[in-house]
Amino acid sequence: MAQRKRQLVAAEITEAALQLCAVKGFDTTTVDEIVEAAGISRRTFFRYFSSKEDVAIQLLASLGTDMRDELRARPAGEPPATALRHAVGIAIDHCVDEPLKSLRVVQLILRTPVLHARMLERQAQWREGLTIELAVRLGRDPATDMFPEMAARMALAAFEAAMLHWSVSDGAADPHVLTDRAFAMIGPALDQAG
Amino acid sequence: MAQRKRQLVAAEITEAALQLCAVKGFDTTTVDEIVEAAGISRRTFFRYFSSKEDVAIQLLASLGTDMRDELRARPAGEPPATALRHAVGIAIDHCVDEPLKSLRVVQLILRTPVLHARMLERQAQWREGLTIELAVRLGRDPATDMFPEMAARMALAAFEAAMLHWSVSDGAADPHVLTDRAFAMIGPALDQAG
DNA sequence: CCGTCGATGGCACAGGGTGTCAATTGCGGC
DNA sequence: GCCGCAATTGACACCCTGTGCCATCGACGG
Repeated sequence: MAQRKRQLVAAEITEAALQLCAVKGFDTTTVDEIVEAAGISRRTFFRYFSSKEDVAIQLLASLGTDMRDELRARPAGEPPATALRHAVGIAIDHCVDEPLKSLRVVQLILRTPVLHARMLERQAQWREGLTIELAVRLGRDPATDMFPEMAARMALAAFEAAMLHWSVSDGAADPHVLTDRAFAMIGPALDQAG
Repeated sequence: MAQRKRQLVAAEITEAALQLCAVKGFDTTTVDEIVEAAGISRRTFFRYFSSKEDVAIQLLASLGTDMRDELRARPAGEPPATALRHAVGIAIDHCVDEPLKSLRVVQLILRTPVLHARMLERQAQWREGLTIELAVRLGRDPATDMFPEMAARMALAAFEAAMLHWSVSDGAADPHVLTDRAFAMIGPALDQAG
């Protein structure tokens, strides 16, 4: 019950923030403007989000664990390229399910350097998760064997490339098609034994 | 003459900042502490560096253009994997030439999230440069053909992986050997026609 | 000796983020 | 209905980053 209210307030803050950022841009939008639009106090804002950037970044919060969980759920015998394609597909599905919301956030992040930086930092955490999961699947030691890490890096590179092209196409391109095209380029490296 | 003095002052600020960050960590080191150690005023600090993070990031400033220039200088007929390996090698050379300074900076950046994020953002700019250069070499259009972009992403992924492992090895591992190992993983994807 | 120009320092201010404390709200027990 | 308890909120003070503005100082040429 308290949890529900908390999510509701967070959603209101997020909506107000995205609305303002879409009009004024992220950097010129102040926290004071956001809290006024959301009808809360400045102090409360920072109880819901650890920083102004956090409002945008939080929207991608579950993607990392979702991708990792999907990778873990894939059949054990599946080749890395296929398993990683499905894992990344989970994140892509979010864009397909809610294209308007997703596109708005992705474009805001990609055209705001500080948000882009934070997203890349978060992606590095996703990579760690995928690396470990992949190492377990393949029975390799990620400390001495670079293949799980490099495979995770390549998969996320494909993901990011697909997101970028989807963003510049203004949502016109099919995210899954873009992802397939990107994965076609890294496939030969993922299927090798390493 | 004014240029020389400027570089000298910048070097002093950098040295003071790195010294303090090594002891106290980046986040808990304030600009006031740095300027006091460097013997300058707070205002002057921000005339030399646009932000506190800039002191650390600026040390990687030339890597992007250096890699791009090296890629441009490689023979036209050279396969992408070889050309990119040499381009990244330019950056690696800096680590080999001055291992103590480089390792200190790399470790500081990698263990400070906000600096890591800024470096990744800067890496994205390097990628754009490499992508364009690669597209020219291969006679492909990067807007419709993802291969140049994906190749640049993979090369930088290998670079980052090598830097990471070099950092955790505390400089014990040979950066070029690590880079070779990482490039061995992406080679099959770079040598294909796309 | 004087005027100019660039570098510097000091100051005030906006904005992000945090600690602290009082007021409010909501809820269960009596 | 009333009381006490806990959680949430709001308000204030504060630190830190970053910027605009202006006074100052020093070098250099006229």
